[in-house]
Parts: sequence; structure tokens; C-alpha cells
Amino acid sequence: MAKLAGVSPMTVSRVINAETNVRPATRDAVNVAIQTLNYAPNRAARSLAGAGQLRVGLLYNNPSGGFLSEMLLGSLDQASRNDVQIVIEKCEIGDDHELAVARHMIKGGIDGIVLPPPLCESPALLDLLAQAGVPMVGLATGRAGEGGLAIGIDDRAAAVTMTRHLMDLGHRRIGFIGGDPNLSASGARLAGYRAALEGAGIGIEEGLVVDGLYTYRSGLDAAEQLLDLTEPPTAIFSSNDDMAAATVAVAHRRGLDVPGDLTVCGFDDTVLSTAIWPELTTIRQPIADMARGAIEGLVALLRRQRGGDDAAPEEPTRLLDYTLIRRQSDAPPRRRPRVIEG
Amino acid sequence: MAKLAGVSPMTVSRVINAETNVRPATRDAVNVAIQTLNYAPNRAARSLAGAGQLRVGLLYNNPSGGFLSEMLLGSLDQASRNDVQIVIEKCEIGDDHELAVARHMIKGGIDGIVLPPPLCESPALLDLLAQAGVPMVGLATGRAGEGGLAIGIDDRAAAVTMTRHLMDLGHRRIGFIGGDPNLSASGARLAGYRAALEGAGIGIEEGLVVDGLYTYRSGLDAAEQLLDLTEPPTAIFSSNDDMAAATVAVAHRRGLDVPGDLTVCGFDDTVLSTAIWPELTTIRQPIADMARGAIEGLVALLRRQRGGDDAAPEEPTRLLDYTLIRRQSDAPPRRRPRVIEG
DNA sequence: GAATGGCGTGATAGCGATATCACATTGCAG
DNA sequence: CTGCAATGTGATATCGCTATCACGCCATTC
Repeated sequence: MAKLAGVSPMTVSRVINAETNVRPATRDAVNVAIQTLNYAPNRAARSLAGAGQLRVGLLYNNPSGGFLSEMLLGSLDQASRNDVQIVIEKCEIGDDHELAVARHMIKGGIDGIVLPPPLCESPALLDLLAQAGVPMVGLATGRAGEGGLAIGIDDRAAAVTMTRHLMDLGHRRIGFIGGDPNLSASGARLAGYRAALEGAGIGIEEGLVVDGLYTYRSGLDAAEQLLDLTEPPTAIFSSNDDMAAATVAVAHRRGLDVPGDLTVCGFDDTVLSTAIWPELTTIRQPIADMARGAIEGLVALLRRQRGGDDAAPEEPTRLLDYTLIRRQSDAPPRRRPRVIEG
Repeated sequence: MAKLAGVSPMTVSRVINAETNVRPATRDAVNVAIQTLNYAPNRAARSLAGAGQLRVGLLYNNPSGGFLSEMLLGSLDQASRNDVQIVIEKCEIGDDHELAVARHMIKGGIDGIVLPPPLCESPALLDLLAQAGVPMVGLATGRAGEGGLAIGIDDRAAAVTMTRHLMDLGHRRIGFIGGDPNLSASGARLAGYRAALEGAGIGIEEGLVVDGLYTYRSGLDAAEQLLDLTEPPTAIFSSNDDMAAATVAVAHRRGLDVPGDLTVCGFDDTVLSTAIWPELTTIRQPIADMARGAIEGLVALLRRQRGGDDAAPEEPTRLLDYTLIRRQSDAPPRRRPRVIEG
């Protein structure tokens, strides 16, 4: 019994059902106990006692393996806590395939849905869900849909943090590889980069900003373009790890040492960032925590609805903390080109 | 209540469960009532009172993101089909941390456990589980523990397939980067490589076989070693994708084109294999299917046990099909070193 | 400073079945 | 006719959770 650890029988139930009227401290205590005991509520007892089981959908597109597994881990963990059934489905984007899959899910009888990027930014999909009356929560995004929830990090602030970090190392010519302009996070990251530079009194040089698409290949092209400049940057800040990894590859192919000759930083802290050498300095998003929060928020919303309380959530978008993970891909710039003295 | 019609609460249960000690007259009366009321017992209540739901643990160590997410996807899918609860936990290896986590799970009351590599090859862990009487199933492995199940691919045959593929392209000097010798799969892959070469009448040159540890860094070292040979290989077959990716990086750093100057192949088809350029030709294991099979097998075993039937499974280890995925990292060898003619 | 109201928490009573044991019956031996 | 199995049936506790209401505490309010 979780009650032994915490000190309450009923309160556990409240935590499990993501009810709102539990003091955060108490909630945490219960959660710790849950984790410790590896506790999972008994379905039979729950449904016997009343509360039917909720089913939430998780529709994903094609995030990196690291993102996907963290998302799954977090969702599952929280789902088992809340005794929510999770229905997972993958979709392609385009040809309205995402809509077809979503319709399928809705017909399957889900009560709510979790959408990671880029799906959480598809207007057609959001419309469909709104019409079907299926509440949704956006994962790793800053923008909540109509009446929906969102959970993510402050991308702009994170980009500012990273850019400042590079300036603190002494860099002044910092290249930036942007992400897919259709995603709001891309704009936020670019804005952060700009703001940090301007805040330091360093002008923006448009040649140092190159667009990518978040893919390794696009990173290859972008890096080539930056390193082809007559006065190339001493550091490159890439909007995700895949493109940063590509940048490292290009640098190596050109005989540049990373981080000796070129500092490279990524964003997202995916597996890739530690799978290559040197390992990437990057920004870590707490994906698993976001997923937990997404499920929890959705459950709370659904239960509130079920209880007849139709009030919208007070705080539709929740921001979690990000972390700058420092690894081996950054260093101060060399003072000047290497010259053999003698 | 059926009892109103008949006149008994408990007796109904007896009738429903076909117990013997009910007088025919009473039984008939109850049956009539059942028919009249169109009564059906409540599943939730029954399982609450009697047989509980199965819970199986999934203990993982630190597989790549791709492996993890596929494993999760497959397990979940099957778990929801079989109405099994899954408890997931991560552990480190060493310091007996895996044992501690396993004990925790056992105390948490799991009925069986799924173990991906390398955990499925830890003797201490297998011992612990055997003593606790927790059945286990090994995932992506060829070796079943004592009385346990295993599901995987035929690593040796897969390595033969890949090696033959390289020979079909025209390669004769094929380097091999081995994996952690503590895992049985590593030995099987090496054996397959050897068998294929010998089968083609090509002798094994020991200098072409280098040990790695499945990590990117170890791949870096191994690749350097192979390419430093006075007569380097024209193709390198690496025991996993991480080391293959490292090999590509080393080749690029040395100005070698992949696959023009060097063919590189991996094993596992992890995300990494498509995250880099050129994308890797590799062997795909159907991880999700394996996970499904693992859960399914475990549930069957547990239900059989619970039913008192203590017969061991007919077929403790199941092999699934692998696939050779051809991408852009392989090509026929160049006839001879490039020479400028003129 | 007493009254009021909101909020977090605990106490209690089931949900619909089964296990277990106690209680009638009955049958038959002594 | 008494005594004691064997047999059929009911009473009760219990499974693990949630609904509901009552309680104590604190912050308002006048």
C-alpha cells in the first residue's frame, strides 16, 4: 500500500486520477512512494468501484529514435500511474495520412490525444480533433491549440542560453543553422540566437544564418555553406543535433579539428549527440517529463470534463526547464590562424 | 441480482463456476433466473475477487534509442492485446545495480520478466530470477536461460548473408569489427563472417579481424587499425551500426569516399544507420516483432503455470527472420588505385 | 475576535464477485 | 432414538479502489 509510505488511502486515489485539489507536496510524496513500490493500480478494482478507464491516443510521426523512446518511456510511466490506456500509432505526413490515422483513432474511441511535433502544428489535424471534440495536448511545443494544452520548453530562452555560452567562450563569429521554418520552435530558436547577439552588441550578419530542415543531409549542405564563407565562423550553433552531427562530419572532412578549429553545438540532446565523437554540447529537453506532464494534464482535463466541470484549464501551456549539456564539442576560438613560427 | 429470482447470492457463483455440490433443482432455478435476467457476471468483480491480472517486467539497460523505442512499441502493442500490465525499469550494469533493480521489481510483484541484451546474458541476474521463480524471456538473443524463453534472429546466418553480399559485390579483402566478446551474439556474428569467407574459399586473414565494444569510440579505434594496414580492406563489416558509423567518419577524415573507396556495412538497423551520410547498408532485426513474441510467449507460459500445467514450453527459443537492408554505403571495389591517365 | 467559507485530507460505505467457514438438513450406523 | 458424517446452502469478510461526506485548518470578512 502506497499509504504506508505517504500516509493516506484516498489521497493516493486522488493523485492517480490527477485531481486538482491535492497539495503539491503531498502529491510528490505519493509519487515517490508509487515509484518506490513499483505500484500500479488494479484495473479490476478501479472499474468495479466506478471510474471507467480512459484511453488516450499518442500519434507520432517520425521523430528521432531518442525522442521517441523518451516520449514512450514518459508516457507509459504516467499512463501506468493513472491507469490510462495508451493507443500508439504512427503516421506519415502528407496525403492527409495524418488525418486518416487520427480519424481511425477517434473511431476507435479515444478520449484525448497527445501530439508531438510536427503534428501538433498541423492546422488540419487540430481542426479535425476540435470538431470531434477530442481534447489534445501538444508535446515539446510552445503553442497550445484551440482549447488544448501544450507542454514544452522556452525555445527562445534556450537558444539565448546557448548563444551566450558560445560568447562566453570568446566566440564572436557564430554561425547558425536554422530548422524547418514551418515549425514554431525553429523561429523561436532563431529569435533567441538573434536576441543574444544583439544583447551583446554584436550585429547580426545575415550570411552567418543558414536554413536547414532538421535532417542530417540538410545539415551537410548548411555546414558547407557556412565553412565556404571567406571569413567562416569560429562556432556553429545548429538548431538540432542531427545537423550539428553533419557539421562535425563536414569539418572533419575539411581537416578541421572540433572543437580546436571549430566549435559545434546542437539542440535536443538526442542519442546522436553522444553517439559521435566529439560528443556534442547541446540543449537537453526533458522529453520524458514532458510526456508525463502531457498525460497527466490530459487526464486531469478529461476527468474534469467528465465531472461536468467544463472550465478550461487555467494554464494552457506549461514550460519545463531545459539544460545546457556541456560535452566536448566546444572550446574557445583560436586567437588567429595557425602560423608556423620559426 | 440473480439472487432475487432464485434466492441465493453465493449459490449463483457456484452455478456459474460449474461447481459440483449444488442440488440439481437449485441449479435449474438459478439457471432460469440467469436466463430471465439476461445476467452476465461482472468481469472486473470476478478478477478482483479471484485471479488477478498478470504483470510483466521489462528491464532494460542502455540500448540505442531505436532499439528501445521499437522494443517498447512492440511490447505495448502485445500487452494491450493480452491485457497484461507492463512495468518498465532501467538499470545500469555493474555494482550489482541490475540485481537491485530486479529485486525491486520482484518485490513489486511481477509474474515474469523480459530481458533484452546484455541483461539476458548476466548469470547473476538469471540466477536471481530463477531463485525467485520468476520466468524470463530473452529478447534479441539466441540463448534461453534455465527454463526460460528466448527470441531472436540467427546472428550467424545473418552475418553469413552480409558477408556473401559483400563478396557478391566483388570484395575479397573484407575487414571485420567484432562486438563485445561477452555477448553470445558477437561470437555468432564473427562465426558467420568466417564461415562465409571459408565457404567461398577465401582464407581468413587475422589482421582483418579487430575487436570492438559496440561503441562509437571503439569503432573509431578499430577502423583506424584496419585502415592503417599496409594493404587495407576494400570493405568493412562492422558488428553494429555505431561502429560502422565511426568507420565512415574515419574514412572521411582520411579523404576516402564511402562507398567509392571503401564499403562499410553495419548490423542492427538503428536510427544511426539513416542519420548519417551515406546511409548504411545493414541487417535489420525485427525488434518490435520480437518484443511482441516475447510478451506473448511469457503470457502463455504464465497462464499455463497458473493452470497448474507445469510443462516446459516445447520450443524454448524462437528465431525470427532478419533482413539485409541495402542503402548507399556499399559498392563494388575499385579495380586498382586511382591513376591519372594522360 | 467571532463568523464564514474554501481547501486539503481522512473516514466510511459500498462496487460485484469469491473463499472460507458456519449452519441446516439429511441419511445412516449404532 | 441418539449421534455423527456427508451434503447443500448461506453468512461474512475480503479483493483494491472510488464516492461521498465530514472534519480540521487557515484565510477572509465585518
